[in-house]
Amino acid sequence: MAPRPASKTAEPSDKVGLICRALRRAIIEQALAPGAKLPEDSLGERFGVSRTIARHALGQLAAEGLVELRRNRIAVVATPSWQEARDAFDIRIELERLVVRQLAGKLTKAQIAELNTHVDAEDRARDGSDAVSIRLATEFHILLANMTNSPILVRYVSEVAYRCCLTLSLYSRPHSSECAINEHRAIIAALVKGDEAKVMSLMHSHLDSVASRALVAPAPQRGRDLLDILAPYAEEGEGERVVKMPKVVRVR
Amino acid sequence: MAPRPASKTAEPSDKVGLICRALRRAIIEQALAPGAKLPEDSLGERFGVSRTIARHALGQLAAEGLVELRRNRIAVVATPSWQEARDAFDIRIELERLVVRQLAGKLTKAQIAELNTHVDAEDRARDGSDAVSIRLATEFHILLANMTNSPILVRYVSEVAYRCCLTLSLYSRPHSSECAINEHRAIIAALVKGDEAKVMSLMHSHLDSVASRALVAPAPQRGRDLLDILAPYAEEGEGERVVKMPKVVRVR
DNA sequence: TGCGCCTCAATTGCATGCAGTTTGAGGGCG
DNA sequence: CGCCCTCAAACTGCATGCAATTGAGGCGCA
Repeated sequence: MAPRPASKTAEPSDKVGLICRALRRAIIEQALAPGAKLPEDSLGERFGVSRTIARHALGQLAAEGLVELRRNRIAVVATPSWQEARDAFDIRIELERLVVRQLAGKLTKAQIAELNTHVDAEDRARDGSDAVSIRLATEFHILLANMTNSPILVRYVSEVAYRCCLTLSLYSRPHSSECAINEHRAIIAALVKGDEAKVMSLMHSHLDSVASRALVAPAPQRGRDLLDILAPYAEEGEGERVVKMPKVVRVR
Repeated sequence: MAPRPASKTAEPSDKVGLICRALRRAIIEQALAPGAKLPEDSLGERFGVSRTIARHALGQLAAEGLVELRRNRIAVVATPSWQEARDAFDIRIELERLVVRQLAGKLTKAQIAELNTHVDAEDRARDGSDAVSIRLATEFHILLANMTNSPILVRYVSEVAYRCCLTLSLYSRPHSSECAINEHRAIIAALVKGDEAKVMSLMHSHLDSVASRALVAPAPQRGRDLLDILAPYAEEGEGERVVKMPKVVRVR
């Protein structure tokens, strides 16, 4: 059985699927930052399809939460709030505990090899760009989910992992992936050993540490509302609230 | 005003959203059985929109796993395998444990009243059709999820609950909902009391019992004409009155 | 009668066109 | 000098048209 994701339900056509995959990748590698605009025409032109198809792809990505669609407005890469990021990680923890619970002691030799190969790749990518490290780290988790042979679980884990990726690019500082890689190795070891409780707790703490490293504080960042950013400054001024800002300076 | 779910990302347009909601409802009330065909034209005519919109709606539902889309083939209501049903319930259990964990002891008076009102409605519907009971039971869980104020959790719980509904119509015998209603009341009580562990275990066993009741022989469903089935669902909103009754859609 | 090929209506895949809405840039006015 | 108003360009919402694919019934042939 080739480990074909081949989500039976997700991508109706190949062209739409192609665009979805490309955009997903661009988003999780932060080539497209949260808030980036995604006009249908430009997408269509870039991928050599009509607006109809680009539109459909955006619809799918919106259903996954990677893109925000508002009526009559240009689609943008989603900008999850800090709270949403926290929620996503909470959900992710539960889902991935389920993954490793199902997998503990049940991996084939081939699967173990595949996992090790992947972590090796993560290792090699450590000197490369952060974007690639983050993508590989995420793909490790998706690889695990795939091994459960549960399409539903695969879909949810993938989605929520992508969303978490998104939040990393918003709220995280430069990624130090060493520990993550070691934790991945530890998880593989525990899976092979078949220690269900151990691997679930490993996965829990792994994700928890990633989350807490990433979501330390609602960092003032590009994409946040200007008025929020200025709130602390406004308090100091003579009690008068900021009545009106002259033309909002568009951040990018 | 009304506490509308208003999923920010899911339904790009209102027309698409309308069709999605109508079809979702038709599916979980088993007016559309698994395997029922959903040709774009027929949907478009029934709802007074073009194929483009119907197509988009089908795409969304496919992303939710309620509909199966295969290239160049008529879309059909999803027919989850028994294993997929089991997986869906496993995921659902974890997600809903998360819901009640977040909610335990944190419900406002208004929310408690809302839950009680809903369960009362379930009670009253006990004599009505099974379809309505099942829908109400599902909506109880979605109502709970909504109270977490976590859009992501709401979306996942809703999706997976709908999927479970689907499987019930495939593998379950006539629903005896009394116990479910009592279990709902017990969950509310534990939530109010704030006993986190208790409510999590209650939710677990509640869903587990629903799931294990769903291990019966598959029920062969005879299909009616799609346009007739959808007639009552098309009324919501200002749908065009399309009087034309085109060819009969034969449902397998 | 039974089996396989062939044809055609039904249906999807996709592009394009038109109408309505939003954006944002420039000019006039206080 | 800054604010508001206006208007055009940009963009989305949606319908329609044409080509490609499917699969189901009909026909011929053994």
